[in-house]
Amino acid sequence: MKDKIKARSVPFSQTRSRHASETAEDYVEAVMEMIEEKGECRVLDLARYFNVSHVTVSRIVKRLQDEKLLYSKPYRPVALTAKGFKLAKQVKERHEIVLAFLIELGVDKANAQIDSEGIEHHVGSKTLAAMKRFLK
Amino acid sequence: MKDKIKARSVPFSQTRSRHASETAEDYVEAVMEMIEEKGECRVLDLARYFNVSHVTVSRIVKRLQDEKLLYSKPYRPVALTAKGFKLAKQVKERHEIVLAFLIELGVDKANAQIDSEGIEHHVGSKTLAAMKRFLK
DNA sequence: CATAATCCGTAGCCATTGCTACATTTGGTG
DNA sequence: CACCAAATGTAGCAATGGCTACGGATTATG
Ligand SMILES: [Mn+2]
Ligand SMILES: [Mn+2]
Ligand SMILES: [Mn+2]
Ligand SMILES: [Mn+2]
Repeated sequence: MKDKIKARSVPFSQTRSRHASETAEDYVEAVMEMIEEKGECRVLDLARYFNVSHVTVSRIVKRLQDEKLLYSKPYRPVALTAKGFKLAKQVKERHEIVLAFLIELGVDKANAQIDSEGIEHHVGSKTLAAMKRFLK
Repeated sequence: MKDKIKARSVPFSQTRSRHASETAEDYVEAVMEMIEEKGECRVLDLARYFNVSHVTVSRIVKRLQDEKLLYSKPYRPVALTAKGFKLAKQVKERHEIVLAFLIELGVDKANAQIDSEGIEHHVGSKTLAAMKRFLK
């Protein structure tokens, strides 16, 4: 009885934990993408990208700096640390697989882009491997 | 230029919006399930189910009552409104499809249960339809 | 039916992520 | 170089969802 409930609580705990990493994952991915595309990444670029105010971005950048994922000086562009770059590459690869998977499954591109943005953070290594197999 | 960034901000806005509904969805599903299984749903049942304190549950139940999804009197079991029941059935069906889909894809049951608990909330109607097609 | 165990509510704390309003810095232009 | 516009930071508010500590209500048990 109690084991049943305990076992069922694992998915929820895991989901909360994944949501806690989600902001960091989306931010490092966005920073990497912007630096690739336009050479630098400003706070306002991120604000427009995520459709939030620059204040929200500014605070989150500060926190991710404390977590050693990003660095920047006041009024300066945002850059990735080695740790942030490593995470960004992993996250981007996972995201691309999830997106390609949804499209291969028959979802139109626009909806695949929307859904993959949320789904990516809940895809564990086993599910990711299954998606890769499906793509081959 | 700006349209490109604007277009990319849509998935993030949608993901935030889906996260805002996630608690309500998981709660009505849990309440329905518990009433089916043991006749009633208590605050402490939900606390054990989600692996959070009874205080967290209590506050969320109050909010979902304001949203007309649940009802309960102090120190009494929690029940679903008609609106809550309708939502619960939809959410449960979607969750079951996502879970079955992952298993069919080759993910082991334990990981499918974990990942589907998060993925379910990011599956739009188009992706859900694609999963249904895959299952047939 | 009295008492203890269990359940639940309230107070109050923290972290996160949204926001507006205002201050400051930076960089381009006259 | 002085000034203005744009970018960024800061102050402070709200909602949400975690928590512990404590107190009141309900239920079980002897
Ligand atoms: Mn994402
Ligand atoms: Mn999510
Ligand atoms: Mn669910
Ligand atoms: Mn869920």
